[in-house]
Amino acid sequence: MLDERKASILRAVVEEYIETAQPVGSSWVARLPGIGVSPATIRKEMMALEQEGFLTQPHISAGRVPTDMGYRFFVDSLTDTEGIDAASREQVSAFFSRTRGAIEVMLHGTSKLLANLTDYAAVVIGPPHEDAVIRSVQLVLLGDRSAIVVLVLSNGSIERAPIEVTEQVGQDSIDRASRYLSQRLVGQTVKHGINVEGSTKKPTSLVPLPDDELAAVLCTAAIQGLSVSKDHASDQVFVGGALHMAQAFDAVETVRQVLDILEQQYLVVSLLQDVLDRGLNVAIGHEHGLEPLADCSVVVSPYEVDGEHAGLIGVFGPTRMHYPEALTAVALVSKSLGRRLSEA
Amino acid sequence: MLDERKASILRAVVEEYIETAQPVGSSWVARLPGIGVSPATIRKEMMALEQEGFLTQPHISAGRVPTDMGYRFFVDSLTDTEGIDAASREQVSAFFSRTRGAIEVMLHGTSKLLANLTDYAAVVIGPPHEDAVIRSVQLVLLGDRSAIVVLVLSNGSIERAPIEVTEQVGQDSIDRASRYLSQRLVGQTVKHGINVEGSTKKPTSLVPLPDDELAAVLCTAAIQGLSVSKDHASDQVFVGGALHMAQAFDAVETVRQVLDILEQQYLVVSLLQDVLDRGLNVAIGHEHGLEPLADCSVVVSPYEVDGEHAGLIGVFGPTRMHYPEALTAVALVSKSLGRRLSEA
DNA sequence: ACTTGGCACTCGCTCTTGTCGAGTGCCAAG
DNA sequence: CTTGGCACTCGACAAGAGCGAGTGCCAAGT
Repeated sequence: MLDERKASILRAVVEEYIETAQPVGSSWVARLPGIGVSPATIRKEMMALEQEGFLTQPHISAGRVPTDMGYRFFVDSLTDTEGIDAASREQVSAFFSRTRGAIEVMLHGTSKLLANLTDYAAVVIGPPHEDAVIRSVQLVLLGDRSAIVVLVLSNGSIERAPIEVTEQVGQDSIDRASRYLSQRLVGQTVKHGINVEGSTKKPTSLVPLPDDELAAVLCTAAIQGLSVSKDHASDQVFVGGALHMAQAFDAVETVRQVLDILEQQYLVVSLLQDVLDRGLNVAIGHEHGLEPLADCSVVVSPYEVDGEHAGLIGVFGPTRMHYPEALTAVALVSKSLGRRLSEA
Repeated sequence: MLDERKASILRAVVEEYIETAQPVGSSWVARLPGIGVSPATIRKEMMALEQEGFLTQPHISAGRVPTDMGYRFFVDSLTDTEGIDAASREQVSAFFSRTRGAIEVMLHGTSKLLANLTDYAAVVIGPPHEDAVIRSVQLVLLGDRSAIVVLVLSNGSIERAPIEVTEQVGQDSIDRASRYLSQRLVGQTVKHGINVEGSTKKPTSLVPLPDDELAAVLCTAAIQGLSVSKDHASDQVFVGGALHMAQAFDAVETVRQVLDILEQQYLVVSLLQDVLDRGLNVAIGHEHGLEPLADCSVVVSPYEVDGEHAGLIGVFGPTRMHYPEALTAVALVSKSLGRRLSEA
């Protein structure tokens, strides 16, 4: 489709534009080593590239700027993993060997790490609780009429929901309910244990509800509360370095729009998932379909825990982002994160 | 200090500048009802106000702009709570009657609510875990060598820490350790139960460590892990509507700096606490001492749960923010939040 | 057939200039 | 003490000139 010379020129334009954010002219390309033809020839080729949709001119007497298609060609032609800067590699391994504590804290830290590495905004989406296995259920009395149910999941995260009832509740009812829920839920996945129960009306209650009426109320309230709290996938999304977007764009309005999107976490989740479903790691400009993000590209990668798909990480930057660095950083971090989570 | 006419003029300038962000000239003020003097007189007064430090001129032939001192006078002279817009009041009560779920989710929602009400960035700092009473301690086995310890606190929040040991650990050791920790910690405040233990070397171990050596290791690891995780107060900070800062300022650089600060949550906490310690609810421009936020004002208010100081909420806006609205919104939300948390 | 240097042309950027108007400080008169 | 008048300052805006980068085209060369 593109002969070698056109491809070189296109790559040169993309690289230079990414560096300088200035339209690239024919004479600049001609001066590059390894080109060896005159500006006039470059111009002819550039005209062709423009007609084919890879380049565009902001105005008649300016240099060329890559279109989304131009970036796409560039990204696709990357001879991948050209290694990552040793300092960064060091930073990543230092972070993952240092990080301790709750999984949420780690994921949050990961988003900041990735943001620092790339100088763009980074998103980390944690493993969905859906598929985790319930390891423990516990009801704890808080006040006269309120309690809290706490689920500990196999991936080390925690799900909880407050419970409020109209009658005064005693420790014995709590204990009974707690035992019942343990028997019924421990060992199941969240999806089976909670969500199914919430929607259909308790299909096969293997374990009968306790005959203590108050305990029974507590149990249903607990499951009810948990299934509601599951609807928000948002608590598993961590955005780091959103402020880098303010550096990447100089139009305040663009910054506003991008931050707006990043605050709507469900949008971010579906965007990343959508990109991945289409078999891409990079979505450029309009490719991802969100109009306010037309000047943004997204680099995304899944990560695996114990060999299974667990979650996503991604980077948001301007369309003229540093793709090679971003790609390698995302790849490195996703691998490291998966490894770290697997070993815990 | 300021006679009534000077005060009126100053107030007029502040109000107008807040509305339009344009320097205010003498003739504009003179046209206001209730002033009744000519522009020339206004000018004289303005000169005086400038010499006294309440106003300043961006350049010689422009109108006047309030200084931090000018805003300060304006804020102090507010005849407080001039009522809040009914729609907003409705929005607040709707939110607090609707909101359910974990306290963190509520606080996060509160920050978004406050951001929406004011159109500025809002911060909600949750009740510190330090003073909460431990209601339950539980160890849950996750893998062969890993477990997690979960604390349920009296305010409904949860503290957790992962535990890793070198030897394989069985359910019985976990149970023993769990029982031990329950006996020792339940009923104490986090501060006493965890932090003291962490620093000094277990002063009066009322309950002897279990003789099961592995269980003993688990216990110390658990307390150790918990005391580390306590160091980050940051998980109790919720920032909402940061994107409003991008609308409030038109210099990208300023936006960047402000977002930068807002991402450093410990800075935000100490800033708000500091303002409150000085007995203020509003810190204007340089008053709060953070140079990058020189163009920002902060409105802050504590909220009380069951009559006790529990946490802080605050609003970050430009120095020319709408103080009356922000003050009433913050007051309303802090009261509502306190009430909502008290009843749970 | 492809490449190349030359050339006229376009158009954005920057600097200068001039005009306009808002707002000031000062002053003398009321 | 207030007021209207007045000269002055200075930023904002528009128009115009010059510059330079970069283009498209073309005729000549290999």
